[in-house]
Amino acid sequence: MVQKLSPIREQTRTVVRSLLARTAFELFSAKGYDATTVDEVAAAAGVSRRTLFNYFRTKEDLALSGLSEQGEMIAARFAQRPAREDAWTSLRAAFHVLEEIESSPDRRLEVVTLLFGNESLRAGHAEKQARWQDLLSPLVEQRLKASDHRAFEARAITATAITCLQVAFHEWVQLRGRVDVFDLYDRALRAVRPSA
Amino acid sequence: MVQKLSPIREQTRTVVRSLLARTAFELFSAKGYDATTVDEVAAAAGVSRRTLFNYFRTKEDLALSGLSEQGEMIAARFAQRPAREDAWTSLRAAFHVLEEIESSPDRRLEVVTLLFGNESLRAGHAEKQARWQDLLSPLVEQRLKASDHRAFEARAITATAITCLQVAFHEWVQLRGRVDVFDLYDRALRAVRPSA
DNA sequence: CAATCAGTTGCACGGAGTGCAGAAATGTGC
DNA sequence: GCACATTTCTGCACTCCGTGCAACTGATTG
Repeated sequence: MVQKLSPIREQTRTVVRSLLARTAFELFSAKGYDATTVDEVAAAAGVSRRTLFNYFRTKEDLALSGLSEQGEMIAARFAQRPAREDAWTSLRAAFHVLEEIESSPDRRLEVVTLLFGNESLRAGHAEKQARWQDLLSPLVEQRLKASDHRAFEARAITATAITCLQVAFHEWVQLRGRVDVFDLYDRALRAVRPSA
Repeated sequence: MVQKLSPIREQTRTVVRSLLARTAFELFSAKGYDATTVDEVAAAAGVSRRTLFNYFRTKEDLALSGLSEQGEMIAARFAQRPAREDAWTSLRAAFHVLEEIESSPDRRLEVVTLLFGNESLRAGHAEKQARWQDLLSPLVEQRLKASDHRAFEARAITATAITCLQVAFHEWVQLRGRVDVFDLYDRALRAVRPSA
């Protein structure tokens, strides 16, 4: 039963949600993810522990909720691309929304470093990005030539693109953001698909 | 301080370990992962809860420890391949050890279904397989032509191969094992690298 | 003002995981 | 066979995550 919320309720809800996510990030970033308890986050945000769990299913979600939204934004951007554009090209273009989300590059590096750096978060991080497949591969499927118009092939392509993006970000963190992450992405893809 | 164990100790240790993993799998498979408590596994194996945690770091490890070993076996097999063989070919051949591990195909399907089917396990599952990258990519790196002999490219290739394997297994579970998983793997790779 | 309704809170609970200290088992020298 | 050292097992108490429930708060509406 998903209740239709009044606009005002809905609005405050997203405000509180992002407040919580931001306070959480500050603490995680400062003290480390594992050393930060949910109670601390709740207290810092001036809300009860129980309420926090009303906004986020788990502590992990507190750190990773952003990834789900990013997935949706990427899918939305993909949908806007010209219908006859090559799937790989559209994917690359769609990934570019990531550059527009986090205000400064420094901030972006900080976020990604947290996600990659922490043992407990890595798994969830990888999985959330893997869920991008579910959003993107139906869209990719429509771009395939009729000759290989199959859901399975679309998923393989989508998964590979996402993986190359992950590899690129991984290296980007390693290099402390000193190179353009999309240059890395292109290098990764060229290594995998020399023809392209 | 990693203590050098006497051979006899070491041996009983691995025996107990695999006993625990097997009892755990039976219970997970029968009752579901989430509905099974660590205490139940310990009791069923005739060992105290505390001792179980001496053998496995987490409940998740109880279900996923096999994946780490598989990674090592794949790496070992890769190392045996002829030094001049193409990296993609060696990877495919190395993945084939997976066919040799689980006795029967039915059993294999059962295992993989558990890993893919459970929400709580999917993340860890994906991550453990992603760790295969760390084992394999140094080996892949040596196979690259000097012209693109770079660790980064090796990682991209390794990650892509593993991802295609995951996609193949995912579809394989969907189809309840009715097709050969390596046929799926080949289809996935062809979709990604039409040239090959 | 009273009734309602959503969101917040505290409380009690179960399960995962850990540190510690004592019991039990195992191995060694005599 | 016996005393001793060492490793392993175990129980206990504790923290933290996550959830169900019921009471509370504060707006909205009639």
